Amino acid sequence: MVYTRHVKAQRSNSRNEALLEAAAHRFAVQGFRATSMRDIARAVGMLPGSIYYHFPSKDDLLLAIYQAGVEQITAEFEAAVEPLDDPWDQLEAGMAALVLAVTEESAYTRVIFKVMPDEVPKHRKKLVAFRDLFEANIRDLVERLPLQPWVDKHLLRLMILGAGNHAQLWFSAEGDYSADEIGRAFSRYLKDSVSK
Amino acid sequence: MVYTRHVKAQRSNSRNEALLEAAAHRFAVQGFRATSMRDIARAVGMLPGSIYYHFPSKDDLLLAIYQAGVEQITAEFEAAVEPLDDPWDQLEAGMAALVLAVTEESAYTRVIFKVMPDEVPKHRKKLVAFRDLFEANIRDLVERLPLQPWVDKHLLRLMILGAGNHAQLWFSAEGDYSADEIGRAFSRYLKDSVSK
Amino acid sequence: MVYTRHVKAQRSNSRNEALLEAAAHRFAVQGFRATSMRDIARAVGMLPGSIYYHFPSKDDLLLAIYQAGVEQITAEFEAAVEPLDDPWDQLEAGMAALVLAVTEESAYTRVIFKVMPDEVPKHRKKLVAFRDLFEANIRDLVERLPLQPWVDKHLLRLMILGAGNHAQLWFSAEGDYSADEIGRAFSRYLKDSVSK
Amino acid sequence: MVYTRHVKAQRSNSRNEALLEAAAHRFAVQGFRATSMRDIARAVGMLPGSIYYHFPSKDDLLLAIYQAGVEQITAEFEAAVEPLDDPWDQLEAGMAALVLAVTEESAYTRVIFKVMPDEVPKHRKKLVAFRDLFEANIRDLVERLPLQPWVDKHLLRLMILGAGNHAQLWFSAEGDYSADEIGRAFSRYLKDSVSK
DNA sequence: AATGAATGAGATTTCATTCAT
DNA sequence: TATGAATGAAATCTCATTCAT
Repeated sequence: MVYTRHVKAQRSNSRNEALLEAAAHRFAVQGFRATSMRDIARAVGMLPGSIYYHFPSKDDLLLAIYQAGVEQITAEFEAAVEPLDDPWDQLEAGMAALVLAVTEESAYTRVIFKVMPDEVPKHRKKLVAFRDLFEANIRDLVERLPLQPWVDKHLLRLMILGAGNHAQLWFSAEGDYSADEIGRAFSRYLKDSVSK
Repeated sequence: MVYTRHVKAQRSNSRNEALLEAAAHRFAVQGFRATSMRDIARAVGMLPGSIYYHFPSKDDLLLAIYQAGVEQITAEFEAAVEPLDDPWDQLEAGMAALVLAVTEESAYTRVIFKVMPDEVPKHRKKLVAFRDLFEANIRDLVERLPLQPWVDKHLLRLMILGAGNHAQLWFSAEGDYSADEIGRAFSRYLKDSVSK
Repeated sequence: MVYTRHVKAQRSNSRNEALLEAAAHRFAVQGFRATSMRDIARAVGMLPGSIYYHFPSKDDLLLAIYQAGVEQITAEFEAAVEPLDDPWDQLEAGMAALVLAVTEESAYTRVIFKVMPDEVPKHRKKLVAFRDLFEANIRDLVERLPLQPWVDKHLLRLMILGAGNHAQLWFSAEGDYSADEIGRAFSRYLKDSVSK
Repeated sequence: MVYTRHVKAQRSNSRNEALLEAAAHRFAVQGFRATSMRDIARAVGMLPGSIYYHFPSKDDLLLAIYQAGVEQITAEFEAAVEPLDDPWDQLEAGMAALVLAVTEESAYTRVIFKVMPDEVPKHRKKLVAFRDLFEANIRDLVERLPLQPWVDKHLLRLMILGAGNHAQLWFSAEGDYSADEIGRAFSRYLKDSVSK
């Protein structure tokens, strides 16, 4: 599936995906600034200058990746959450989807959690908007939970987000737990404390 | 208080601290790579080359900041936790200290959570060692908690760390909650679920 | 003739040769350290940064020049020596070729005698290997001479090499003698003393 | 023995010698440009700025070393040559002294053969003059030799000089021959060919 | 659609030198 | 005599980007 339908910058479609995939991978692993256009070009077997036929700038590459990432994560989130009825089941599934997103092989989603909008002043606002789009998924999730009156939904959402994002730093495919298990464990560590 | 006593690279003490402070501030705000030696020099009223009288390289500057940060955060942690007897009180105080550390004005501690060891290959191992030193504080905290048998202490520690670190991204001094309140809220969101 | 066929660093061929030629000239005249990339760039009408498209570093530029120089000098040596049968005629021709090499217009060979391997730690071993390759030419020459038993071939070779190399320091195109004459004179100053 | 009597630049005498000795050693080993004032300062246990109390510049340091070197080598030359009557014995002793000078522990003399006047434009003329002073020793030596009419004394002197200087590049204290033996061998390799 | 070549701005770093103390 | 601190110029190198082909 291609998640780049609305990116205006690109011109063709054949190599774009490979380019995005490669760039996303490097950005997710090395970070945005530490990745050079040369790195990306080498990864797809092009020369650096050739990238500019497909994307007008490095910043725009990132923007396209962000967009693709948000579309993907939202789709995954909905697929995991919507079939369920119980809000706590939804939380469990949602956190599992979140941990999966920050750790999964496909790099689009990981970039969103690795590269901060401040690193790309030119697109800062748009990147923040994309992040908000994604975070709305979690906001909705928390909104539906029946919580103790002393629980601040805003803080709870940020705690969930933080715990999930952080997994990108320590998750290992060979570790004791799968991304799914980690997400579900996290939700269980919260549930009884905050549920009404 | 000066937290740089053991850094070998520095030679004197007068401008070193100003240099560390300025560098830490830029690193915490902009990130390591996005901060140039010129930025740091300007912040302390020096020329770029003059920095090298005090620190042999940009990488070593970061190392000194990391060290100072770990010393500071450990001191703060101990000051907050040790006076208390009840493990759950300790958790509450510890999480408050953590959130304080990632958000406080002094930038030494924030740098530890903002700049990842991978960004500085030359010192990666040492930086990781410093981080481990700090994380041991939280490990000890969790170790002392009387937990339900189904709770994995390893995962719980990582959840706490993630939730706390993340605050650096959204905390605002003018927000509804103080760092202290945020840390205590987070600990309450966990306590009843996982305690025996 | 191009003497750079096997240098991996270079990518194309059009400006590379001009670059090598210019760099070799400066290195031969000013020495390696005293020659800046800016000097070289100016000599070929580029900006300093542009050189790095063709060669990854100043050290690698020198390496390529060394290689070209050794290939050239070996070719010249063989062309001068091989047609001859008598070992003493070969010595005469060889010494002439040596003096020519250290004084000739083309700078590739002069660089080998001007820039010592120690000046470029990164490539020291390779540079020494190239020098050895060249010196083998003279070793072979001496090996074939019928010498008095009290003559040490090793010392004789070093004496020849030293006398020849040194010409780079004082040779003048407008002087009384051509490079060829100098080489032949030197061989004559030795012959009767050491020949059997 | 101090060989710096006439250097005007210096102000005192106590640390000057240590400074010259250290600088000469680094210059002889690493070359002039590759040796930093910091290197020299470290070698004598000073800070870089302190050197300027004793010598007004790096260039002047070299000048003083050159002068000391020429005085020393001339003294050694005379001590070796003057007692002898036969010109060929003198040549043998002179070449031995030359090889000794370019290889001996004391670095003053080695610097003269390692650092070329062109490397220090500010003092080029003076450095050349010092070299000439030294080379006059060899000129005199050759002048007294009874030579075949076809031998060019100028060329012969340059050949001797080249063969001798070159030893600095390959001489090893643990090698098969002493400096003395090398010099004498070289003179023997020439004598019978050129003597009348 | 891509390449080869270059640009130009800026990065980190080095280093001879200065100067108040 | 020497130091601590800094300067300022220049060095090597990186890199996003451009552009003719």
